[in-house]
Amino acid sequence: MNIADQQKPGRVARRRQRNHETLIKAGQDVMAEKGIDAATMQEIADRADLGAGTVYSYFKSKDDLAIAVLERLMHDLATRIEKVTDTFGDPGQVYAYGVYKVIETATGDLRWKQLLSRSEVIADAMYRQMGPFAIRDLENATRAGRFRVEDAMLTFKMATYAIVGVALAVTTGQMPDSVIDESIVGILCMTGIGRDEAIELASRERPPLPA
Amino acid sequence: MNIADQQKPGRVARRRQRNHETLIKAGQDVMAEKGIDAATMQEIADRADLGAGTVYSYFKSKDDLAIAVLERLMHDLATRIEKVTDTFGDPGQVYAYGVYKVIETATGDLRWKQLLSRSEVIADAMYRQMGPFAIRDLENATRAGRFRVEDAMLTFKMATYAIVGVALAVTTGQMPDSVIDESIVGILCMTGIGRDEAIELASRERPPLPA
DNA sequence: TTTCATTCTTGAATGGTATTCAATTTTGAA
DNA sequence: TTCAAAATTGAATACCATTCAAGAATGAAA
Repeated sequence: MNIADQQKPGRVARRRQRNHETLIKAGQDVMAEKGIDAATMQEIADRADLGAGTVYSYFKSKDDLAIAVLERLMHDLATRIEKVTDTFGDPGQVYAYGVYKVIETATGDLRWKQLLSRSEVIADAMYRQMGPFAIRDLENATRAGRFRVEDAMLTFKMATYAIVGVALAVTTGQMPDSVIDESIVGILCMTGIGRDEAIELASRERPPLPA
Repeated sequence: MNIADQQKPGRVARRRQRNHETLIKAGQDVMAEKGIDAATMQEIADRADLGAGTVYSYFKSKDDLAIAVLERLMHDLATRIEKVTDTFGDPGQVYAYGVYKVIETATGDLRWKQLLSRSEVIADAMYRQMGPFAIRDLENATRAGRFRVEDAMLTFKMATYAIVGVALAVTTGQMPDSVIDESIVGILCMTGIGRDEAIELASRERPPLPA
């Protein structure tokens, strides 16, 4: 037992933390490469340099791991978006910017493409991870008289599914990239502002996300 | 070979037709009972009184059969809706009624509940089967100055996913039945009419569907 | 340091199911 | 009646997710 290992408050706990992390990373890599269904637990375990059975001491099932992977992805994106919108004044613009960046990422980032099938899994992860922010924004904007949202949870729930639907249509080539802008308008319309205001909101400046 | 069998223009063709039909019915039954994933090809084949291998001479894969089942379901509903809206004057009301009846069926009909997972499969089936009607309605309503839809295909694509999202949230108990009305308003808002008009449209009379 | 109960890891075995395929049956034309 | 083609069959195959008995690793106690 050498000195470096001695930092007692749980070497085990630290290793578990590391393995949990590594597994999510490995899961994301394999699933992004081959799709969630085609990814095998064996390959994910290999990629994480762990025994196949070990994965099950971290995640109850393959679905459970997939959910963790998607929630991580959503959480990271939500955090990056939040960093930018922090500085926005108009609460309506905060929501509009978020919706745009999510669609842009979903359609542009190669790592997302394969994950869009299992759309209810990704939509639910999006709802859980970004909901707290988005629902707050919808309520803020409504209080500010900018939006007219009756039920913010419902509005965002519909938005997540609509976003996934559009992203799937675009990434599968069913619809051209050019529908993205119009889809933002549609999703903004669900907030009860009229179409003209939605168009105006959608055309605001869209600064890039931080790394 | 008895006389009754002689009607030559393809007894085989007729049997194939019948088997195809029977398989879709059996598939629907088993999948509605246990869910698409838990339904086994063996049980579906048994239920249709056919060998397990035979199913593959009618459908390329289990997914293929699931798609056929869902498209049948959507086609039937679309037909029943069309029968009612035939008599409507206002093209906007035609769309509103259709959206309502689809959500009502998706959340109310026991046979649909289990099929809502695999949401991209059901949303796509909905898009393909009901799209021709819905897109026509959206375009009619836009021409009539009732809606302001830029891209009817996109608008309906988003509607299908939003509908599935709401139906899932309601059937899983995540949201109460009472969100249904507000969800119609949101989906109608995507057509570019304002919220007030959407509310008005959503509150129109909704006659029952024919059997 | 040594001991030992506890916790973690492992990968081979299990179980379940979609799909294939060689053999058999049915078909309908000759 | 005969036979090639088409359809049907269900047992065999292949592929994984998941389990689990056996074997480390750990760290507290002696």
